[in-house]
Amino acid sequence: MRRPPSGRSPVLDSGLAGPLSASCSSSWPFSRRQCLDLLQSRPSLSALKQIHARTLRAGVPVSSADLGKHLILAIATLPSPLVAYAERVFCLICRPSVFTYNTIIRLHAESDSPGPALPLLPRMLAAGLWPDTHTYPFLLKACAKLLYGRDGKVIHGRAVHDGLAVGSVFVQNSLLHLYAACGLFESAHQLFEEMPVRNLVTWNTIINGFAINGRPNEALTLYRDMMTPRPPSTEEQPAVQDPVEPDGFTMVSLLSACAELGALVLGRRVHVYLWKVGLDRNSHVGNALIDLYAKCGTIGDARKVFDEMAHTRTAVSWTSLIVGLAVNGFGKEALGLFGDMGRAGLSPTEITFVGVLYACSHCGLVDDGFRYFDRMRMDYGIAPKIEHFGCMVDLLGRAGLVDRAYSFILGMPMEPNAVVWRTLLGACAMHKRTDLGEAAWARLEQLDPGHSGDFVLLSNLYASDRRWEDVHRIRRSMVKGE
DNA sequence: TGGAGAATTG
Repeated sequence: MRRPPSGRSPVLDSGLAGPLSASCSSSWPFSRRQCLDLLQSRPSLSALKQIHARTLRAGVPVSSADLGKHLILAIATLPSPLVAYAERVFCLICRPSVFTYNTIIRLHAESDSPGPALPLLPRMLAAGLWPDTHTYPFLLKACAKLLYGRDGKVIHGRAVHDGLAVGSVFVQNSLLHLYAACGLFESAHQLFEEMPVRNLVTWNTIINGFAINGRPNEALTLYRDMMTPRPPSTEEQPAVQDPVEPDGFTMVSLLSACAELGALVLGRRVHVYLWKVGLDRNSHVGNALIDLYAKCGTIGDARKVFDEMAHTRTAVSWTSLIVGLAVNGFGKEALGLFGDMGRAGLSPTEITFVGVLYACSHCGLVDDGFRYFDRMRMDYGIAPKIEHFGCMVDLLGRAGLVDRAYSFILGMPMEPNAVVWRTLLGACAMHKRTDLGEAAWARLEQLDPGHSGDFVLLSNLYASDRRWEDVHRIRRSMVKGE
């Protein structure tokens, strides 16, 4: 048997090239075609490495564009792709094709650090290769993940120049997602208006993009447009598109926009619609409904939705209702539900504990709060995050234990953020503790100045002390925006 | 050959 042409193989040397599975090992050596077919059969990582090794031993050169292409594609379709492995193979290929470039760009774009995807475009161009309609969605995905709006616009320009932006709904949907993710709503809207073809992905992308980026009103308007057929075609206008039916994703985005606006009447109408089309049985939609009703203060409706979800409840459903009960002042019920959740065999998440601690805080259950705080780590292995520490400060502060809240902050294992100090300032205002209020204010001025609510809290504190000079000083600096 | 969006709870 011949050694691979390049000498060392990372696979052979790492000892991973054990015997292939029974189905493959009997008829070795495979033809080159068979190797490529095996690579296309979605092998597992270990099978893939074995095929790679065998291919090398069969004398297929490492630099073979054909082998490299299929290897990289096989790596890209693994459940958890190894970018470094693909990159090593990519570097060995003599003249990678557009297809191979696209695959390696995709691998980077889908990884946790998509940065290296972008320089591959100039490399392609330098190699005399033209991007195709597959290249742009991958590049734009990388930009969207990195929130690189400006790079995205440059790539948009290139796609237009290449004549690939207008004709491809894939490219346009990718651009739409990028602009929405980067908060470039004007660009998103303009592109959307100019799109000749819109599919369900288009609508979901723009509605969700607006809904989760603080533009719930636009999200609702777009949903209305989605459900309204475009005006009948005139001679100048192209033919009217077939209407697009919303799916569960659309409805979750829509409900979260309603929840953010507190649009209860509209939310109820949406609920009726969901019931009619059967989308209310989608558990994500159910969770969004619980959240909607909880945020609108109609906690009884949230409870009803939760009860009707008997067989589809997830930890999110339980958590949404626990948090909803807690913020609506039903702390005892929230804690009761937490117990039920455990008995139902579902594990709480870190957000569940935010709700639980909030419930304790509202009920003044300081000792229980500390018990839950400890149980988080002890019983569930969840390390408390800064939000949980913030809840504890709130718990102590509301109970009037402002000094304890302050020393709790000083003992935190992480740097307290503005939210934590603001919580303390709120507690000081509630319990008229000007001394500690000033300490919190000093930290807020450094961390996150200019919040009018903070000025109001501090000036109220001074007012309660009849320190009118200080009240005026704070109000003046608030007006000046210092 | 390969493609876009991808859920709710703080």
